[in-house]
Amino acid sequence: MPSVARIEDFRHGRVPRAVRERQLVELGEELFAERGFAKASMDELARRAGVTKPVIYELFGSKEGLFEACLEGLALRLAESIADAARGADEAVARDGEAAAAPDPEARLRAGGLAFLRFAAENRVAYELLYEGRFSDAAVRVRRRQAALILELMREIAPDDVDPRELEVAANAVNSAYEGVAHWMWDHPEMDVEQLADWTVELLLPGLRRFT
Amino acid sequence: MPSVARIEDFRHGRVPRAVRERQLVELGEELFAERGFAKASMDELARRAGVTKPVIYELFGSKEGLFEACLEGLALRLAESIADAARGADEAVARDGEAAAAPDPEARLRAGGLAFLRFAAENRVAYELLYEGRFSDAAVRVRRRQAALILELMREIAPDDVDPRELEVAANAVNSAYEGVAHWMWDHPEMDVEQLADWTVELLLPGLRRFT
DNA sequence: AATGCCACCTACTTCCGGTAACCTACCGGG
DNA sequence: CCCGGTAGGTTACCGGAAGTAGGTGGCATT
Repeated sequence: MPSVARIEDFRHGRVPRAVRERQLVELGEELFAERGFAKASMDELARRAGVTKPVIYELFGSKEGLFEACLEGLALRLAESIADAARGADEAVARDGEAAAAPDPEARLRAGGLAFLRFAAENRVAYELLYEGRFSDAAVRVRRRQAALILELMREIAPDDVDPRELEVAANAVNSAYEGVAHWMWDHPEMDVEQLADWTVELLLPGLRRFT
Repeated sequence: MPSVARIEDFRHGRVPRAVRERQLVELGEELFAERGFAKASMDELARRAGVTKPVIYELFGSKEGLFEACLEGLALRLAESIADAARGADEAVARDGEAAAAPDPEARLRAGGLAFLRFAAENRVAYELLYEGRFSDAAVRVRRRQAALILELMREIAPDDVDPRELEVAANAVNSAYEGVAHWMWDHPEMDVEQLADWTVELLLPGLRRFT
């Protein structure tokens, strides 16, 4: 048995909870991406999974529960993608000098912003789910987490005499600005992602230097 | 008969299309604001209007059709509110000097941004409807129109050698940044709207001065 | 008085989220 | 080797909401 069990490993239709759960989340992401939250039907998901509805409800409680589970996976991949990029920026800086930890906030924002836009470009349908349920608690959590990442970055460099709430507002504004650019990007697929990331960061950085 | 006919003017339950339409849009806005799009029921709206469902479907075609009609009204009020503020900023400038038209883009952005946040604060439930249906064409149209307003502002002052698409991106980023601040504001009702508008504009202006 | 139209209603179909109750292959203990 | 508990699953249903087919009735025009 491989370290990650798959559906095909269980021939008799009877499958461990954890495995069934992951299968349903995967199929759920596909279905939600195809049809959107409202038009995706639990009956169809059940049919695709070769299972009946009560199984899904046993595992996720409700349609929204399943949706949140799907978003959770998306959020993890996004956060990881951005964190990787930011870490990469630090290492690039570290290679120049000798110090292992020489975090350059501007380089991080550049790299993180680009990673975000890349992710949005490559995972458009999945990412749009976030906006479909702006009211879904899961979607709100994901967006808050994203803003918190930026806030963290800014806290490291901000002088103590800055109103912490002003930092929070700025972090939210930056996060939303990138989201807006992502939406514009979807309407203009011919545009270069690097170019967009550059324009965005050049727009935001001057105002952010106040905090350094 | 007054220039704007009202329901009460028609005692026999039979009311002209246009009047019924306006009544349903008004009641629809209330209902959607109370319950959200998904949980608002057409039967209940019909009950509140003292009418049966087929009447609504005759006039709006579908639940989404009604929703779009409601958003349209909201969008008009919002755009008007911002336009008023921007015009006010121009006039304040004009009072100083003698010239009738002395549009100061920075003052306009300040005034427009504040007006937007005020509107969002005072019409929270109604405004949130915009985000509930990101899939709805009407919502997309409203947000595009908003960004177009800002773009217009920026075009007036930008030098010719700026890539027009960069302007578009910037306008979208600014618009979205304000939206993000509005959301943050709803989570922090104790905050001063003027303070928030100030922080936001100070964050954005330095990056925007590139375009002057 | 007959005609036609406009606003409106009754009564229905369809679909979907959610649930109660039951089933059965398997596994470990006596 | 039997036997009961459990994990994984099914059947068959409910309530509610979107959307519709077809009919009714009054008012204006002729």
